[in-house]
Amino acid sequence: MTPIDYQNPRPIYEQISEYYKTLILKGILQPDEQMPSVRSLAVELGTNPNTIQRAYAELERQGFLYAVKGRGNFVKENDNLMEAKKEELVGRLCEILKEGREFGIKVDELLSKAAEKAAIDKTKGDKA
Amino acid sequence: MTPIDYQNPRPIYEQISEYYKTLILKGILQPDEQMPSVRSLAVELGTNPNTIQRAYAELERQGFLYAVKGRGNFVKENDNLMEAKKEELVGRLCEILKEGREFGIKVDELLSKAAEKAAIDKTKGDKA
Amino acid sequence: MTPIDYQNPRPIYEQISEYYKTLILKGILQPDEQMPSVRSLAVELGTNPNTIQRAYAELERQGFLYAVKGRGNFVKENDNLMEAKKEELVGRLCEILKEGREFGIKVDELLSKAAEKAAIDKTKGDKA
Amino acid sequence: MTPIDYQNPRPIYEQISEYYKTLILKGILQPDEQMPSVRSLAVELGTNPNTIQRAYAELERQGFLYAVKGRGNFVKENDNLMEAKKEELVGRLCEILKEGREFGIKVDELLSKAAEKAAIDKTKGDKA
DNA sequence: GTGGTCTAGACCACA
DNA sequence: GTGGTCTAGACCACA
Repeated sequence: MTPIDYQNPRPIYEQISEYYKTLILKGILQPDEQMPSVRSLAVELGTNPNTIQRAYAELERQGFLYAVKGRGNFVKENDNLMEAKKEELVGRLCEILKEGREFGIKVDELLSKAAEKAAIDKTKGDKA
Repeated sequence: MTPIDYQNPRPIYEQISEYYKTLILKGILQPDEQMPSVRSLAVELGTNPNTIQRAYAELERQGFLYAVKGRGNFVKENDNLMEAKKEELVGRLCEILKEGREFGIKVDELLSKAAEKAAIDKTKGDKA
Repeated sequence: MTPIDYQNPRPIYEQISEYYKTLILKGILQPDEQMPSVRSLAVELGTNPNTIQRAYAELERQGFLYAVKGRGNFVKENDNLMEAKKEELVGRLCEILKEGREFGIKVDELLSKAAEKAAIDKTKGDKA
Repeated sequence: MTPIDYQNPRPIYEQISEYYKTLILKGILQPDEQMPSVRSLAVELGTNPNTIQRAYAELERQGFLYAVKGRGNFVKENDNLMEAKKEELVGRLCEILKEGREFGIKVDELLSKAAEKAAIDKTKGDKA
């Protein structure tokens, strides 16, 4: 239930911001919905409030939240977040394709293998 | 000539190990060929010997090198490293596709966009 | 109808005082006209009375209101407020021009670009 | 000599980042020049290292610095920072012009008064 | 020595 | 109660 994995080398604040970013992108958290308060979330996740603060600041900087002093943090309405997500993913795919090309591996080969594997993974329900 | 980019946020030891990994996978460094000594490479790259040590340790851990006490480090024979590289890349591609699926983005859409972007990047010579 | 924008990072009390300042400067609220009572305005705007209190205190401090104990808050007579507003704006413009000069940016360049941009913004209706 | 004014309501970290941003934009700090270390600057300015950390993080986010773990923070080369500065200033000028328009003050009037006042200020050497 | 993360705890502005 | 800033101090990765 908690988004924090202490084994994970990624900073805690980043794990938290990543987690909420996903909830917002998936529409589980709706625009203008209030986020848990910094302090309450700190208690719930067993971290220091500063860490939550930093996670929220990150989300605000990235346009997912807005903060109102004395009232709390709220989910920002943002229609084109999904488009941005797609672009991000495509960019990351291309990075990998480029890396393959450096080893003389054809883009098509990687893509077709990936498509194949993705199809198999999907039917398996890929829980990982 | 030097594989180190100080502007790059990745640790220097990682940039170095990555660089030699590539040389080995591409066959530029042949099996059983001797690697430069830790000290000489440190001088050549202008780094701390500790950093080279760590890069070599990383390569050894990943099966690209073997160390002989008192003699030096050598390239490991490795027929199926390229196959392993392909699999690694395909695995990483699938991770991204899976992430997209969680946001309701179709695998095909991502793949076709990536193929398109990769083609464009290629003609640009993508130096990045 | 409400002057409060909860998405705006500026404090609510400031948004309110700013709003009434504008009404007074534009002459929509006349000298000696009575302001809404703290409590009624709090109800109308859905805020805490403390917040209205603070907004009125701010306006009083700036010479836009005067308070009469037991009777309420009233608009102050102010012939030269508009002149003061102009001077304030000119002063703020000069601050920016000066800042530009520190970076070696010519005053004329900034002014002409600003005039240009302002003209464009105006035709757009600049709702922001 | 110290960029920190404790009377100033702006956060300390922001005053510091603003100060160094100016030095970089003015070319006083050259590309790839090393910044003072977090700890040494903290001692020099009499603040907590965390506060310097935050100032540097801000500068990094805005593209003025890059950090290399274990080595330090360095000034980023960036040709178009000055263009960005100009745009920022023009944007701020327009904000003020727009505010004036809300009170029925003509853009031209403000601009000509500002130009005039700026010229006078300049001859005075405006130390403020 | 260098930067980066985190905690505990204080203090402030705002509602 | 809400968020924002700051300090003191610990611990980690990297060079």
